[in-house]
Amino acid sequence: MASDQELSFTPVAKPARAYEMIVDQIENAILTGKLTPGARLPSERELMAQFAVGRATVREALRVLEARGMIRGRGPNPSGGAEVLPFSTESLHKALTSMIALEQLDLPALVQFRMVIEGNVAALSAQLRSEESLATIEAKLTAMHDALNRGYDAFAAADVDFHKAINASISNPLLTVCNEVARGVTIKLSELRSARRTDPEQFQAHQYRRHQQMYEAIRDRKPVAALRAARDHLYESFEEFLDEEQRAQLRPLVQATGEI
Amino acid sequence: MASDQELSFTPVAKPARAYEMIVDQIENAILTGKLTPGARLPSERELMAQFAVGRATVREALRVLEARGMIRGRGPNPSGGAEVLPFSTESLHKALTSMIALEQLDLPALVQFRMVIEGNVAALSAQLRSEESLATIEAKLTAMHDALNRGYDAFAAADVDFHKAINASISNPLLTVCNEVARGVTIKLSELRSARRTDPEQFQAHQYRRHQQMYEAIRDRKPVAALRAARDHLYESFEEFLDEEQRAQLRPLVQATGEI
DNA sequence: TCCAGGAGCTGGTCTGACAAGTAACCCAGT
DNA sequence: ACTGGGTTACTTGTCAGACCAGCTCCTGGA
Repeated sequence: MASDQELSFTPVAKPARAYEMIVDQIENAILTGKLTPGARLPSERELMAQFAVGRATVREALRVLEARGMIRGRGPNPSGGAEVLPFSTESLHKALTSMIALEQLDLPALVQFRMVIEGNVAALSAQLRSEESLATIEAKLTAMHDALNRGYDAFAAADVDFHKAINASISNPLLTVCNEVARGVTIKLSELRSARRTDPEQFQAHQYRRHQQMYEAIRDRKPVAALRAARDHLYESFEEFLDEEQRAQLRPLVQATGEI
Repeated sequence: MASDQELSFTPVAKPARAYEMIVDQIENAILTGKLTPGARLPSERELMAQFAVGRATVREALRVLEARGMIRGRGPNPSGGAEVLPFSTESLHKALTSMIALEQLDLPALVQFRMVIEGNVAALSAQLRSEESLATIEAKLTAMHDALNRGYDAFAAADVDFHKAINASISNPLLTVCNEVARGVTIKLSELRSARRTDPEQFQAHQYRRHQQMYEAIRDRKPVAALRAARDHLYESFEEFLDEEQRAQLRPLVQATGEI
Protein backbone atom coordinates (compact mmCIF):
# COMPACT_ATOMS: atom_id res chain seq x y z
CA MET A 1 0.00 0.00 0.00
CA ALA A 2 2.67 2.47 1.06
CA SER A 3 4.99 1.37 -1.72
CA ASP A 4 2.17 1.87 -4.17
CA GLN A 5 1.84 5.44 -3.15
CA GLU A 6 5.56 6.07 -3.32
CA LEU A 7 5.87 4.50 -6.73
CA SER A 8 2.97 6.33 -8.27
CA PHE A 9 4.58 9.12 -10.22
CA THR A 10 2.45 11.91 -11.48
CA PRO A 11 2.28 12.59 -15.22
CA VAL A 12 5.08 14.85 -16.20
CA ALA A 13 3.09 17.28 -18.28
CA LYS A 14 -0.46 17.89 -19.29
CA PRO A 15 -0.72 18.52 -22.99
CA ALA A 16 -3.53 20.96 -22.37
CA ARG A 17 -5.13 21.80 -25.65
CA ALA A 18 -5.63 25.45 -26.39
CA TYR A 19 -9.36 25.26 -27.06
CA GLU A 20 -9.92 23.60 -23.70
CA MET A 21 -8.41 26.53 -21.91
CA ILE A 22 -10.71 28.83 -23.84
CA VAL A 23 -13.68 26.66 -22.89
CA ASP A 24 -12.67 26.80 -19.25
CA GLN A 25 -12.29 30.56 -19.25
CA ILE A 26 -15.66 31.24 -20.86
CA GLU A 27 -17.37 28.54 -18.80
CA ASN A 28 -16.04 30.03 -15.59
CA ALA A 29 -17.19 33.46 -16.64
CA ILE A 30 -20.71 32.08 -17.12
CA LEU A 31 -20.74 29.94 -13.99
CA THR A 32 -19.52 32.77 -11.79
CA GLY A 33 -22.05 35.17 -13.22
CA LYS A 34 -19.60 37.41 -15.03
CA LEU A 35 -21.51 36.54 -18.18
CA THR A 36 -25.25 36.50 -17.64
CA PRO A 37 -27.88 34.88 -19.86
CA GLY A 38 -28.75 37.11 -22.76
CA ALA A 39 -25.29 38.64 -22.95
CA ARG A 40 -23.33 38.33 -26.15
CA LEU A 41 -19.84 37.00 -26.56
CA PRO A 42 -17.43 38.99 -28.70
CA SER A 43 -17.24 37.97 -32.32
CA GLU A 44 -15.03 35.05 -33.26
CA ARG A 45 -12.45 37.35 -34.76
CA GLU A 46 -12.30 39.41 -31.62
CA LEU A 47 -12.02 36.34 -29.39
CA MET A 48 -9.26 35.17 -31.70
CA ALA A 49 -7.38 38.38 -30.92
CA GLN A 50 -8.13 38.31 -27.19
CA PHE A 51 -7.01 34.72 -26.71
CA ALA A 52 -4.20 35.06 -29.24
CA VAL A 53 -5.17 31.91 -31.12
CA GLY A 54 -6.43 31.07 -34.58
CA ARG A 55 -10.07 31.26 -35.48
CA ALA A 56 -10.34 27.47 -35.84
CA THR A 57 -9.33 27.11 -32.19
CA VAL A 58 -11.92 29.65 -31.09
CA ARG A 59 -14.57 27.89 -33.10
CA GLU A 60 -13.80 24.50 -31.57
CA ALA A 61 -14.16 26.03 -28.13
CA LEU A 62 -17.49 27.56 -29.10
CA ARG A 63 -18.75 24.23 -30.43
CA VAL A 64 -17.97 22.58 -27.09
CA LEU A 65 -19.79 25.29 -25.17
CA GLU A 66 -22.70 25.01 -27.56
CA ALA A 67 -22.83 21.24 -27.05
CA ARG A 68 -23.04 21.86 -23.32
CA GLY A 69 -26.03 24.14 -23.85
CA MET A 70 -24.32 27.21 -22.45
CA ILE A 71 -24.25 29.36 -25.58
CA ARG A 72 -26.03 29.48 -28.90
CA GLY A 73 -24.64 30.68 -32.22
CA ARG A 74 -26.91 33.16 -33.93
CA GLY A 75 -25.95 33.11 -37.54
CA PRO A 76 -24.14 35.91 -39.27
CA ASN A 77 -24.94 39.02 -37.36
CA PRO A 78 -22.90 42.19 -36.98
CA SER A 79 -24.37 43.00 -33.59
CA GLY A 80 -22.22 40.55 -31.71
CA GLY A 81 -21.23 36.92 -31.33
CA ALA A 82 -22.82 33.94 -29.66
CA GLU A 83 -25.51 34.44 -27.04
CA VAL A 84 -25.17 33.20 -23.49
CA LEU A 85 -28.16 31.01 -22.82
CA PRO A 86 -30.17 30.74 -19.62
CA PHE A 87 -29.95 27.38 -17.95
CA SER A 88 -31.70 24.59 -19.74
CA THR A 89 -32.03 20.90 -19.09
CA GLU A 90 -31.35 20.11 -22.71
CA SER A 91 -27.86 18.77 -22.22
CA LEU A 92 -29.14 16.64 -19.37
CA HIS A 93 -31.87 15.45 -21.70
CA LYS A 94 -29.35 14.46 -24.36
CA ALA A 95 -27.05 12.74 -21.90
CA LEU A 96 -29.90 10.69 -20.45
CA THR A 97 -31.30 9.87 -23.85
CA SER A 98 -28.01 8.62 -25.21
CA MET A 99 -27.48 6.69 -22.00
CA ILE A 100 -30.77 4.94 -22.48
CA ALA A 101 -29.88 4.14 -26.07
CA LEU A 102 -26.43 2.86 -25.17
CA GLU A 103 -27.56 0.80 -22.21
CA GLN A 104 -30.08 -0.84 -24.46
CA LEU A 105 -32.74 -0.44 -21.87
CA ASP A 106 -35.79 -2.54 -22.35
CA LEU A 107 -39.37 -1.49 -21.87
CA PRO A 108 -39.86 -3.14 -18.46
CA ALA A 109 -36.90 -1.32 -16.97
CA LEU A 110 -38.15 1.97 -18.35
CA VAL A 111 -41.67 1.44 -17.08
CA GLN A 112 -40.34 0.38 -13.71
CA PHE A 113 -38.30 3.55 -13.55
CA ARG A 114 -41.30 5.66 -14.46
CA MET A 115 -43.51 3.92 -11.92
CA VAL A 116 -40.99 4.75 -9.24
CA ILE A 117 -40.51 8.38 -10.26
CA GLU A 118 -44.03 9.33 -11.29
CA GLY A 119 -45.60 7.53 -8.38
CA ASN A 120 -43.49 9.36 -5.84
CA VAL A 121 -43.87 12.65 -7.66
CA ALA A 122 -47.62 12.30 -7.43
CA ALA A 123 -47.40 11.39 -3.76
CA LEU A 124 -45.10 14.31 -3.04
CA SER A 125 -47.41 16.62 -4.91
CA ALA A 126 -50.30 15.48 -2.76
CA GLN A 127 -48.33 16.55 0.28
CA LEU A 128 -46.43 19.61 -0.87
CA ARG A 129 -48.60 21.25 -3.52
CA SER A 130 -49.73 24.83 -3.17
CA GLU A 131 -53.21 26.05 -3.98
CA GLU A 132 -51.95 27.73 -7.16
CA SER A 133 -50.30 24.53 -8.33
CA LEU A 134 -53.52 22.65 -7.68
CA ALA A 135 -55.46 25.17 -9.74
CA THR A 136 -53.05 24.70 -12.63
CA ILE A 137 -53.33 20.94 -12.40
CA GLU A 138 -57.11 21.21 -12.39
CA ALA A 139 -56.99 23.45 -15.43
CA LYS A 140 -54.86 20.91 -17.28
CA LEU A 141 -57.28 18.16 -16.33
CA THR A 142 -60.13 20.21 -17.76
CA ALA A 143 -58.11 20.77 -20.93
CA MET A 144 -57.64 17.03 -21.09
CA HIS A 145 -61.37 16.51 -20.88
CA ASP A 146 -61.88 18.99 -23.69
CA ALA A 147 -59.32 17.14 -25.77
CA LEU A 148 -61.24 13.86 -25.51
CA ASN A 149 -62.03 12.47 -28.93
CA ARG A 150 -60.12 15.24 -30.63
CA GLY A 151 -57.54 12.89 -31.97
CA TYR A 152 -54.47 11.17 -30.66
CA ASP A 153 -52.11 14.13 -30.81
CA ALA A 154 -54.37 16.61 -29.04
CA PHE A 155 -55.04 14.20 -26.20
CA ALA A 156 -51.39 13.23 -25.88
CA ALA A 157 -50.41 16.89 -25.68
CA ALA A 158 -52.97 17.52 -22.94
CA ASP A 159 -51.65 14.44 -21.15
CA VAL A 160 -48.12 15.81 -21.21
CA ASP A 161 -49.32 19.18 -19.93
CA PHE A 162 -51.10 17.55 -17.02
CA HIS A 163 -48.01 15.69 -15.93
CA LYS A 164 -45.88 18.79 -16.36
CA ALA A 165 -48.18 20.65 -14.02
CA ILE A 166 -47.77 17.96 -11.39
CA ASN A 167 -44.00 18.07 -11.79
CA ALA A 168 -44.03 21.83 -11.46
CA SER A 169 -45.95 21.59 -8.19
CA ILE A 170 -42.99 20.02 -6.41
CA SER A 171 -40.31 22.01 -8.27
CA ASN A 172 -37.54 19.45 -8.26
CA PRO A 173 -35.78 19.82 -11.62
CA LEU A 174 -34.03 16.46 -11.30
CA LEU A 175 -37.25 14.54 -10.86
CA THR A 176 -38.83 16.55 -13.65
CA VAL A 177 -36.07 15.93 -16.17
CA CYS A 178 -35.83 12.22 -15.43
CA ASN A 179 -39.56 11.99 -15.73
CA GLU A 180 -39.76 13.73 -19.07
CA VAL A 181 -36.83 11.92 -20.62
CA ALA A 182 -38.12 8.55 -19.53
CA ARG A 183 -41.56 9.39 -20.85
CA GLY A 184 -40.20 10.43 -24.23
CA VAL A 185 -38.10 7.33 -24.63
CA THR A 186 -40.88 5.05 -23.44
CA ILE A 187 -43.25 6.41 -26.01
CA LYS A 188 -40.69 6.08 -28.76
CA LEU A 189 -39.99 2.52 -27.71
CA SER A 190 -43.59 1.39 -27.42
CA GLU A 191 -44.72 3.02 -30.63
CA LEU A 192 -42.29 0.82 -32.46
CA ARG A 193 -43.99 -2.24 -31.12
CA SER A 194 -47.57 -1.59 -31.93
CA ALA A 195 -49.71 0.53 -34.11
CA ARG A 196 -52.23 2.90 -32.64
CA ARG A 197 -54.97 1.35 -30.65
CA THR A 198 -58.14 0.29 -32.37
CA ASP A 199 -60.50 1.80 -29.81
CA PRO A 200 -59.04 5.24 -29.14
CA GLU A 201 -62.21 6.73 -27.70
CA GLN A 202 -62.60 4.10 -25.04
CA PHE A 203 -58.90 4.17 -24.26
CA GLN A 204 -58.84 7.92 -23.90
CA ALA A 205 -61.87 7.90 -21.66
CA HIS A 206 -60.18 5.38 -19.41
CA GLN A 207 -56.96 7.40 -19.37
CA TYR A 208 -58.94 10.46 -18.43
CA ARG A 209 -60.56 8.69 -15.50
CA ARG A 210 -57.15 7.65 -14.21
CA HIS A 211 -55.91 11.20 -14.42
CA GLN A 212 -59.01 12.39 -12.67
CA GLN A 213 -58.22 10.00 -9.84
CA MET A 214 -54.71 11.40 -9.63
CA TYR A 215 -56.05 14.93 -9.49
CA GLU A 216 -58.54 14.12 -6.78
CA ALA A 217 -55.90 12.38 -4.69
CA ILE A 218 -53.63 15.41 -4.98
CA ARG A 219 -56.50 17.75 -4.23
CA ASP A 220 -57.51 15.79 -1.14
CA ARG A 221 -53.89 15.42 -0.01
CA LYS A 222 -53.96 11.65 -0.18
CA PRO A 223 -50.44 10.61 -1.15
CA VAL A 224 -51.10 6.89 -1.11
CA ALA A 225 -54.02 7.25 -3.48
CA ALA A 226 -51.97 9.49 -5.75
CA LEU A 227 -49.13 6.99 -5.77
CA ARG A 228 -51.44 4.13 -6.63
CA ALA A 229 -53.26 6.04 -9.34
CA ALA A 230 -50.01 7.04 -11.04
CA ARG A 231 -48.55 3.55 -10.89
CA ASP A 232 -51.72 1.78 -11.93
CA HIS A 233 -52.07 4.16 -14.84
CA LEU A 234 -48.58 3.35 -16.06
CA TYR A 235 -48.96 -0.36 -15.56
CA GLU A 236 -52.21 -0.47 -17.49
CA SER A 237 -50.73 1.59 -20.30
CA PHE A 238 -47.88 -0.80 -20.99
CA GLU A 239 -49.18 -4.10 -19.67
CA GLU A 240 -50.11 -5.24 -23.15
CA PHE A 241 -46.53 -4.99 -24.36
CA LEU A 242 -45.06 -7.20 -21.65
CA ASP A 243 -44.89 -10.92 -21.14
CA GLU A 244 -45.57 -12.62 -17.85
CA GLU A 245 -42.01 -12.54 -16.58
CA GLN A 246 -41.68 -8.85 -17.31
CA ARG A 247 -44.94 -8.10 -15.56
CA ALA A 248 -43.68 -9.86 -12.46
CA GLN A 249 -40.87 -7.34 -12.33
CA LEU A 250 -43.38 -4.51 -12.10
CA ARG A 251 -46.08 -6.08 -9.99
CA PRO A 252 -44.44 -5.25 -6.67
CA LEU A 253 -45.00 -1.61 -7.52
CA VAL A 254 -48.65 -2.22 -8.26
CA GLN A 255 -49.49 -4.73 -5.57
CA ALA A 256 -48.06 -2.51 -2.87
CA THR A 257 -51.50 -1.27 -2.16
CA GLY A 258 -51.86 -0.18 1.42
CA GLU A 259 -48.25 -0.44 2.39
CA ILE A 260 -45.83 1.13 0.05
CA MET B 1 -57.39 25.45 -31.43
CA ALA B 2 -58.16 24.03 -34.85
CA SER B 3 -56.98 27.23 -36.48
CA ASP B 4 -53.77 26.88 -34.58
CA GLN B 5 -53.12 23.59 -36.19
CA GLU B 6 -54.00 24.85 -39.64
CA LEU B 7 -51.90 27.96 -39.30
CA SER B 8 -48.85 26.17 -38.00
CA PHE B 9 -46.60 26.07 -41.03
CA THR B 10 -43.54 23.95 -40.93
CA PRO B 11 -40.18 25.63 -41.29
CA VAL B 12 -39.33 25.91 -44.94
CA ALA B 13 -35.66 25.10 -44.65
CA LYS B 14 -33.35 23.97 -41.96
CA PRO B 15 -30.08 25.86 -42.06
CA ALA B 16 -28.46 22.65 -41.03
CA ARG B 17 -24.82 23.22 -40.42
CA ALA B 18 -22.51 20.72 -42.01
CA TYR B 19 -20.79 19.66 -38.81
CA GLU B 20 -24.15 18.89 -37.22
CA MET B 21 -24.96 16.41 -39.92
CA ILE B 22 -21.61 14.77 -39.34
CA VAL B 23 -22.32 14.63 -35.61
CA ASP B 24 -25.69 13.03 -36.30
CA GLN B 25 -24.25 10.41 -38.60
CA ILE B 26 -21.48 9.36 -36.25
CA GLU B 27 -23.78 9.54 -33.24
CA ASN B 28 -26.32 7.31 -34.93
CA ALA B 29 -23.60 4.85 -35.86
CA ILE B 30 -22.61 4.63 -32.21
CA LEU B 31 -26.14 4.54 -30.84
CA THR B 32 -27.22 1.80 -33.21
CA GLY B 33 -24.16 -0.26 -32.43
CA LYS B 34 -22.50 0.06 -35.82
CA LEU B 35 -19.58 1.57 -33.93
CA THR B 36 -18.84 -0.25 -30.71
CA PRO B 37 -16.77 1.03 -27.78
CA GLY B 38 -13.10 0.54 -28.38
CA ALA B 39 -13.43 0.93 -32.14
CA ARG B 40 -11.51 3.67 -33.86
CA LEU B 41 -12.87 6.33 -36.13
CA PRO B 42 -11.04 6.98 -39.39
CA SER B 43 -8.48 9.73 -39.28
CA GLU B 44 -9.63 13.31 -39.70
CA ARG B 45 -8.33 13.44 -43.25
CA GLU B 46 -10.17 10.30 -44.17
CA LEU B 47 -13.40 11.55 -42.60
CA MET B 48 -12.88 14.78 -44.53
CA ALA B 49 -12.84 12.77 -47.73
CA GLN B 50 -15.78 10.55 -46.77
CA PHE B 51 -18.02 13.45 -45.79
CA ALA B 52 -16.67 15.70 -48.54
CA VAL B 53 -16.06 18.62 -46.18
CA GLY B 54 -13.04 20.50 -44.93
CA ARG B 55 -10.99 19.34 -42.04
CA ALA B 56 -12.13 22.21 -39.82
CA THR B 57 -15.71 20.99 -40.21
CA VAL B 58 -14.75 17.45 -39.29
CA ARG B 59 -12.87 18.71 -36.27
CA GLU B 60 -15.83 20.74 -35.00
CA ALA B 61 -17.99 17.64 -35.24
CA LEU B 62 -15.41 15.62 -33.32
CA ARG B 63 -15.25 18.27 -30.61
CA VAL B 64 -19.02 18.07 -30.14
CA LEU B 65 -18.93 14.29 -29.88
CA GLU B 66 -16.04 14.54 -27.45
CA ALA B 67 -18.00 17.01 -25.32
CA ARG B 68 -20.84 14.50 -25.20
CA GLY B 69 -18.46 11.84 -23.93
CA MET B 70 -18.95 9.55 -26.91
CA ILE B 71 -15.42 9.62 -28.30
CA ARG B 72 -11.97 10.53 -27.09
CA GLY B 73 -9.15 12.00 -29.15
CA ARG B 74 -5.91 10.14 -28.65
CA GLY B 75 -3.23 12.56 -29.72
CA PRO B 76 -1.18 12.22 -32.86
CA ASN B 77 -1.23 8.59 -33.67
CA PRO B 78 -0.75 6.81 -36.98
CA SER B 79 -2.84 3.83 -35.99
CA GLY B 80 -6.19 5.52 -36.39
CA GLY B 81 -8.40 8.36 -35.25
CA ALA B 82 -10.53 9.00 -32.21
CA GLU B 83 -11.66 6.11 -30.03
CA VAL B 84 -15.30 5.30 -29.42
CA LEU B 85 -15.85 5.29 -25.69
CA PRO B 86 -18.11 3.03 -23.64
CA PHE B 87 -20.92 4.79 -21.85
CA SER B 88 -19.77 6.95 -19.01
CA THR B 89 -21.67 9.03 -16.50
CA GLU B 90 -19.22 11.87 -16.87
CA SER B 91 -21.41 14.03 -19.04
CA LEU B 92 -24.29 13.48 -16.62
CA HIS B 93 -22.03 14.53 -13.81
CA LYS B 94 -21.00 17.66 -15.62
CA ALA B 95 -24.56 18.59 -16.46
CA LEU B 96 -25.62 18.22 -12.83
CA THR B 97 -22.58 20.07 -11.55
CA SER B 98 -23.26 23.03 -13.77
CA MET B 99 -26.89 22.93 -12.63
CA ILE B 100 -25.64 23.34 -9.09
CA ALA B 101 -23.30 26.14 -10.05
CA LEU B 102 -26.16 27.94 -11.74
CA GLU B 103 -28.29 27.46 -8.64
CA GLN B 104 -30.87 25.40 -10.45
CA LEU B 105 -30.30 22.48 -8.14
CA ASP B 106 -29.76 22.62 -4.41
CA LEU B 107 -28.99 20.06 -1.76
CA PRO B 108 -32.63 19.51 -0.67
CA ALA B 109 -33.65 18.69 -4.22
CA LEU B 110 -30.77 16.26 -4.57
CA VAL B 111 -31.52 14.57 -1.28
CA GLN B 112 -35.20 14.42 -2.15
CA PHE B 113 -34.31 12.76 -5.43
CA ARG B 114 -32.09 10.25 -3.69
CA MET B 115 -34.71 9.49 -1.06
CA VAL B 116 -37.17 8.69 -3.80
CA ILE B 117 -34.80 6.53 -5.82
CA GLU B 118 -32.90 4.76 -3.07
CA GLY B 119 -35.97 4.16 -1.01
CA ASN B 120 -37.80 2.48 -3.82
CA VAL B 121 -34.72 0.57 -4.91
CA ALA B 122 -34.45 -0.86 -1.40
CA ALA B 123 -38.14 -1.72 -1.39
CA LEU B 124 -37.92 -3.36 -4.80
CA SER B 125 -34.87 -5.28 -3.70
CA ALA B 126 -36.79 -6.60 -0.71
CA GLN B 127 -39.37 -7.99 -3.12
CA LEU B 128 -37.35 -9.05 -6.14
CA ARG B 129 -33.94 -10.06 -4.82
CA SER B 130 -32.52 -13.50 -5.45
CA GLU B 131 -30.69 -15.54 -2.87
CA GLU B 132 -27.37 -14.89 -4.59
CA SER B 133 -27.97 -11.15 -4.54
CA LEU B 134 -28.80 -11.33 -0.86
CA ALA B 135 -25.56 -13.19 -0.18
CA THR B 136 -23.61 -10.46 -1.97
CA ILE B 137 -25.37 -7.76 -0.01
CA GLU B 138 -24.62 -9.56 3.22
CA ALA B 139 -20.97 -9.87 2.23
CA LYS B 140 -20.79 -6.15 1.59
CA LEU B 141 -22.40 -5.45 4.95
CA THR B 142 -19.75 -7.60 6.61
CA ALA B 143 -17.04 -5.73 4.73
CA MET B 144 -18.59 -2.53 6.00
CA HIS B 145 -18.34 -3.79 9.53
CA ASP B 146 -14.69 -4.65 9.00
CA ALA B 147 -14.08 -1.15 7.68
CA LEU B 148 -15.39 0.47 10.83
CA ASN B 149 -12.80 2.79 12.33
CA ARG B 150 -10.46 2.24 9.46
CA GLY B 151 -10.73 5.79 8.30
CA TYR B 152 -13.16 7.82 6.28
CA ASP B 153 -12.16 6.58 2.85
CA ALA B 154 -12.27 2.89 3.64
CA PHE B 155 -15.72 3.15 5.21
CA ALA B 156 -17.04 5.31 2.39
CA ALA B 157 -15.82 2.78 -0.16
CA ALA B 158 -17.53 -0.06 1.71
CA ASP B 159 -20.68 2.08 1.85
CA VAL B 160 -20.64 2.52 -1.91
CA ASP B 161 -20.13 -1.20 -2.43
CA PHE B 162 -23.10 -2.03 -0.24
CA HIS B 163 -25.41 0.23 -2.21
CA LYS B 164 -24.05 -1.10 -5.48
CA ALA B 165 -24.93 -4.61 -4.39
CA ILE B 166 -28.50 -3.53 -3.66
CA ASN B 167 -28.74 -1.84 -7.03
CA ALA B 168 -27.43 -4.93 -8.73
CA SER B 169 -30.10 -7.06 -7.09
CA ILE B 170 -32.87 -5.40 -9.06
CA SER B 171 -30.83 -4.98 -12.28
CA ASN B 172 -32.36 -1.80 -13.57
CA PRO B 173 -29.46 0.16 -15.07
CA LEU B 174 -31.48 3.35 -15.24
CA LEU B 175 -32.18 3.36 -11.53
CA THR B 176 -28.59 2.37 -10.81
CA VAL B 177 -27.03 5.13 -12.85
CA CYS B 178 -29.35 7.82 -11.53
CA ASN B 179 -28.59 6.63 -8.05
CA GLU B 180 -24.84 6.69 -8.42
CA VAL B 181 -24.66 9.99 -10.21
CA ALA B 182 -26.88 11.64 -7.64
CA ARG B 183 -24.80 10.17 -4.86
CA GLY B 184 -21.57 11.49 -6.34
CA VAL B 185 -22.95 14.97 -6.82
CA THR B 186 -24.51 15.03 -3.36
CA ILE B 187 -21.24 14.16 -1.71
CA LYS B 188 -19.37 16.77 -3.69
CA LEU B 189 -21.93 19.38 -2.74
CA SER B 190 -22.11 18.55 0.97
CA GLU B 191 -18.34 18.32 1.35
CA LEU B 192 -18.15 21.92 0.29
CA ARG B 193 -20.37 22.95 3.14
CA SER B 194 -18.73 21.33 6.08
CA ALA B 195 -15.50 19.75 7.12
CA ARG B 196 -15.37 16.15 8.16
CA ARG B 197 -17.31 15.27 11.23
CA THR B 198 -15.70 15.53 14.59
CA ASP B 199 -16.90 12.18 15.88
CA PRO B 200 -16.27 9.81 12.98
CA GLU B 201 -16.32 6.62 15.05
CA GLN B 202 -19.75 7.30 16.48
CA PHE B 203 -21.07 8.45 13.13
CA GLN B 204 -19.79 5.38 11.33
CA ALA B 205 -21.26 3.09 13.95
CA HIS B 206 -24.64 4.72 13.48
CA GLN B 207 -24.35 4.51 9.70
CA TYR B 208 -23.54 0.84 10.01
CA ARG B 209 -26.62 0.18 12.13
CA ARG B 210 -28.79 1.85 9.51
CA HIS B 211 -27.31 -0.30 6.78
CA GLN B 212 -27.81 -3.34 8.92
CA GLN B 213 -31.48 -2.43 9.18
CA MET B 214 -31.68 -2.14 5.42
CA TYR B 215 -30.06 -5.52 4.97
CA GLU B 216 -32.39 -7.20 7.44
CA ALA B 217 -35.44 -5.68 5.77
CA ILE B 218 -34.28 -6.93 2.39
CA ARG B 219 -33.45 -10.34 3.83
CA ASP B 220 -36.85 -10.64 5.48
CA ARG B 221 -38.63 -9.36 2.37
CA LYS B 222 -40.09 -6.35 4.17
CA PRO B 223 -40.27 -3.60 1.55
CA VAL B 224 -41.78 -1.00 3.83
CA ALA B 225 -39.05 -1.42 6.39
CA ALA B 226 -36.40 -1.28 3.65
CA LEU B 227 -37.93 1.88 2.25
CA ARG B 228 -38.00 3.54 5.64
CA ALA B 229 -34.46 2.51 6.54
CA ALA B 230 -33.10 3.88 3.28
CA ARG B 231 -34.96 7.16 3.57
CA ASP B 232 -34.25 7.69 7.25
CA HIS B 233 -30.60 6.99 6.61
CA LEU B 234 -30.44 9.67 3.94
CA TYR B 235 -32.41 12.18 5.94
CA GLU B 236 -30.17 11.77 8.95
CA SER B 237 -27.06 12.08 6.86
CA PHE B 238 -27.98 15.46 5.47
CA GLU B 239 -30.33 16.88 8.07
CA GLU B 240 -27.57 18.97 9.59
CA PHE B 241 -27.01 20.86 6.34
CA LEU B 242 -30.62 21.94 5.93
CA ASP B 243 -32.70 24.69 7.46
CA GLU B 244 -36.23 24.18 8.68
CA GLU B 245 -37.94 25.06 5.42
CA GLN B 246 -35.76 22.68 3.48
CA ARG B 247 -36.42 19.90 5.95
CA ALA B 248 -40.14 20.38 5.48
CA GLN B 249 -39.64 19.55 1.82
CA LEU B 250 -38.19 16.19 2.73
CA ARG B 251 -40.27 15.29 5.72
CA PRO B 252 -43.15 13.82 3.72
CA LEU B 253 -40.75 11.13 2.58
CA VAL B 254 -39.73 10.37 6.14
CA GLN B 255 -43.04 10.73 7.87
CA ALA B 256 -44.70 8.38 5.46
CA THR B 257 -44.24 5.64 7.94
CA GLY B 258 -46.89 3.00 7.62
CA GLU B 259 -48.52 4.25 4.50
CA ILE B 260 -46.18 5.09 1.71
C1' DT C 1 -40.99 61.15 -44.52
C1' DC C 2 -40.12 56.77 -46.08
C1' DC C 3 -38.04 53.18 -48.34
C1' DA C 4 -34.45 50.91 -51.18
C1' DG C 5 -29.85 49.66 -51.68
C1' DG C 6 -25.10 49.38 -50.55
C1' DA C 7 -21.33 49.04 -46.96
C1' DG C 8 -19.53 46.54 -43.32
C1' DC C 9 -19.62 43.23 -40.30
C1' DT C 10 -20.66 38.37 -39.08
C1' DG C 11 -20.55 33.17 -39.07
C1' DG C 12 -19.74 28.86 -41.94
C1' DT C 13 -16.59 26.64 -44.70
C1' DC C 14 -12.47 25.46 -47.50
C1' DT C 15 -7.52 25.27 -48.66
C1' DG C 16 -2.91 24.93 -47.51
C1' DA C 17 0.66 24.77 -44.36
C1' DC C 18 3.68 23.68 -40.34
C1' DA C 19 5.18 21.74 -35.74
C1' DA C 20 4.97 18.10 -32.53
C1' DG C 21 3.91 13.51 -31.22
C1' DT C 22 3.50 8.49 -31.74
C1' DA C 23 3.42 3.75 -33.69
C1' DA C 24 5.67 0.72 -36.49
C1' DC C 25 9.42 -0.87 -38.93
C1' DC C 26 14.17 -1.78 -39.96
C1' DC C 27 18.75 -2.43 -38.84
C1' DA C 28 22.89 -2.82 -36.30
C1' DG C 29 25.06 -4.63 -32.23
C1' DT C 30 25.38 -8.02 -28.65
C1' DA D 1 17.79 -14.64 -31.23
C1' DC D 2 16.98 -10.67 -28.84
C1' DT D 3 17.52 -5.93 -27.46
C1' DG D 4 18.14 -1.11 -28.52
C1' DG D 5 18.07 2.88 -31.27
C1' DG D 6 16.98 5.49 -35.23
C1' DT D 7 14.06 6.42 -39.23
C1' DT D 8 9.72 6.94 -41.43
C1' DA D 9 5.11 7.65 -42.24
C1' DC D 10 1.19 9.02 -40.39
C1' DT D 11 -1.49 11.41 -37.08
C1' DT D 12 -3.40 15.53 -34.38
C1' DG D 13 -3.19 20.54 -32.99
C1' DT D 14 -2.92 24.86 -34.65
C1' DC D 15 -2.45 28.76 -37.66
C1' DA D 16 -3.15 32.01 -41.71
C1' DG D 17 -5.74 33.46 -45.39
C1' DA D 18 -9.58 33.37 -48.26
C1' DC D 19 -14.43 33.08 -50.03
C1' DC D 20 -19.45 33.16 -49.67
C1' DA D 21 -23.96 34.15 -47.89
C1' DG D 22 -26.71 36.54 -44.55
C1' DC D 23 -27.92 40.16 -41.29
C1' DT D 24 -27.75 45.34 -39.61
C1' DC D 25 -27.36 49.64 -40.20
C1' DC D 26 -26.85 53.73 -42.51
C1' DT D 27 -27.19 56.59 -46.25
C1' DG D 28 -29.12 58.60 -50.22
C1' DG D 29 -32.75 59.12 -53.30
C1' DA D 30 -37.83 59.43 -54.21
